[in-house]
Amino acid sequence: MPEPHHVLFKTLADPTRRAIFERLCRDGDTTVAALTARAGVSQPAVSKHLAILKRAGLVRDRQEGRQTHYSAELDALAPLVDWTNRMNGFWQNRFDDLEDLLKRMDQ
Amino acid sequence: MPEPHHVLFKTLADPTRRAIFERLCRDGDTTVAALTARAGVSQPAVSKHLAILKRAGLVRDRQEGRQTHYSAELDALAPLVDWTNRMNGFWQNRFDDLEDLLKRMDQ
DNA sequence: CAGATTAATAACCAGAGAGTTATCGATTTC
DNA sequence: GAAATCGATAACTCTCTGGTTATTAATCTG
Repeated sequence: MPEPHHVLFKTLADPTRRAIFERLCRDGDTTVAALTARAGVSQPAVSKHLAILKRAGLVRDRQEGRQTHYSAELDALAPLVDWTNRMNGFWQNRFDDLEDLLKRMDQ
Repeated sequence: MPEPHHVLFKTLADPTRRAIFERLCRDGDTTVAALTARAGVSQPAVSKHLAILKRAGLVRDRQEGRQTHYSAELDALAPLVDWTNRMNGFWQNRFDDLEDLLKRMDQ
């Protein structure tokens, strides 16, 4: 039931959370403190977003002394790409279908 | 401020709404009644979802007598594809960066 | 024209979730 | 060892949104 792309849509729908992920994609390995500095929200808020990103498989964390480094797990986006491709595939199939073509002509 | 991909993530994050969009991609032009039949929610709920999909540019509507036909606007997904590509691009760039390579080696 | 059907809107409700402050455990530093 | 720093968790609040039922406008049908 929980299709792989669903958790991605849910997780990336929040702008703050998506911004954190984008930053990790751009800059790579980054500490929570560094992320908080530019997130525009409190540190606990950032930690919560990171936990959600982690559960979605979008980020990895790595402990180093008292600080936690996070980095993007880019492969995790695959189901999203697959989904958009599938939508495009449906579209293509419908063009091959003569029945549908006729349905479209009389609109 | 409202980046083009943001509205897409927001709109497609809801499973019911995404299911409606998927159905329109698969089956093409469909009436509200037909969509409601399989949506698992009430007709007003479906209408609201369709309104949101429409504002996001993901669907078109067409009046025919007393029924409204909706169809998917597939090009609207482009900003989503662009975004994932951009994330992948960042990833590639970081591999070209020697500084980052070193940073990754000592983890 | 009366009754039925279609879909949008209004008004409302309940749950989710993103934010906050406060706190705590675990480190590092002095 | 005391003080400071880092980040996760707890507890709470407030808003946003997806759902509902009721209603209405518009169209079709008998």
